[in-house]
Amino acid sequence: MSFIEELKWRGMLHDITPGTEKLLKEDFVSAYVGIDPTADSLHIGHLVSIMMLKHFQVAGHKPLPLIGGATGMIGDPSGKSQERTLLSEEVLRHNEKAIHKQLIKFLDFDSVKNKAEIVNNYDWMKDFSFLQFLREIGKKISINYMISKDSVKSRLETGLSFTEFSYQLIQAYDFLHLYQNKNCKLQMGGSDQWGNITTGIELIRRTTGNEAYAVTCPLITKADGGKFGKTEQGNIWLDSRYTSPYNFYQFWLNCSDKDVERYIKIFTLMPREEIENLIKEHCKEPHLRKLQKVLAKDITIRVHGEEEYNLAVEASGILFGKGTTEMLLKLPEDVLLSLMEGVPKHTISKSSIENKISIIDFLTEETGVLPSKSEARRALKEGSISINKKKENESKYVSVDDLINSRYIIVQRGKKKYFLVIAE
RNA sequence: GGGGGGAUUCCAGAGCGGUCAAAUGGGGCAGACUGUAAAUCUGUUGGCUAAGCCUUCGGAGGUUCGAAUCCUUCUCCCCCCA
Repeated sequence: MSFIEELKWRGMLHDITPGTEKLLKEDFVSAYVGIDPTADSLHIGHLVSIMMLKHFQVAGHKPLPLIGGATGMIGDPSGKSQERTLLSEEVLRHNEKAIHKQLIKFLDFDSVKNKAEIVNNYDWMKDFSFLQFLREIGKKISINYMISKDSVKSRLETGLSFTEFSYQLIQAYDFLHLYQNKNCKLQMGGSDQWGNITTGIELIRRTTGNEAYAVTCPLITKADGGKFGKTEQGNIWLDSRYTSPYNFYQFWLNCSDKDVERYIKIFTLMPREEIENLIKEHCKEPHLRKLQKVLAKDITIRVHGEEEYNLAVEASGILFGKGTTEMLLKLPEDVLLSLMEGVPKHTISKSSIENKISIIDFLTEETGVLPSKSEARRALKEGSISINKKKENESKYVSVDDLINSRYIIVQRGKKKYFLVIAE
């Protein structure tokens, strides 16, 4: 199966320039995807374009992940309704390093024939003077052309700084630079990058007279219309400091049936036949949630490793399975703590519960698990509060007898929301 | 510049002197069902020392026993005419 066919059946092809398929068939090609270092970790949204590069490499071509050390200093207006604040150079350099480390996990950097190579546009932009840039590059692209791009057009009403306006030209130059220095003829990215990519193609055409190509993938959506990759707590990051492996695993496990079929095609490398069989099985026995489990396993192992995956599964079993108070009481402290990783923690002084206190005070004043006493009363009336896995009502008093390992109390609001209260 | 309409609790949007912590819908949260899914149904959705009290209906004043509702003024938004 060709690279393009692969993308097609996986639902990863949104737009493609004419002739791309022919080029890939006849030549050994390099392609790049740009990632701006706006944070010191990638999130799962980035994973889509990384998977494009991965498939590209599997198809025998050479992937060039580009870290936007320069473009990150400018800010891409694509898909943004507002001007953004600039990151300091120090932060950017730090972010670049972190992202570099993460990228290494996903692509093959050792292959003799087509090893991946990370490039950073800061390397070629940092010594390119403003005047030189205007004379060499700016002269080739007209304002009219740049303004006609959606990313710019949509911002003309609300305002757009010259800085962000310039972004597409810098990205276009990246493409030209890679074309000339790395023989890179293809740029890939999310569909929101189409405008920027075609500006690059135009620049290459005007500079060299040659053709360059683009492939974009659709924006990943959720069936319920929400933003992909976001939870109440924010983005799902690849870095375990920001999203614990447990939460990462849970995110995939919680995908709805509608979404999971699309996601497993995008985020795993599993072959078509295997995925189609899985989907069939899933339809037969949806309650087993096989697809979600396979997807969560595959991607958690690739991002965090097998050991972290096993811990996440184990934790899920205890928290969502038929876990009882007795089970919790038996857990060693370190297991309990790793289980509670990524769960909001609240501290309380041990002395405050030496005498019994009402559960309402415990939930609000003492720990801040719930924001007001009204809400606490309501929750208790609804039967949504559990202490150490046991449902409680308003008549409950909390005391040192409730402490697990004489230090912890596990509070649940509803089925899924956990809080760990630590008595000190 | 002239004329008109509007600002209500997370959002949309009723209310137009007491029965208003404010209809209804959406969203949120929870319960039931289930599969940690979806759909559906139910409850709930300002705070507190809770059959009571306090703070809320763009801001500031005023009328009144009593104001989200009436008056004055300010701020902001929308529409129409020039």
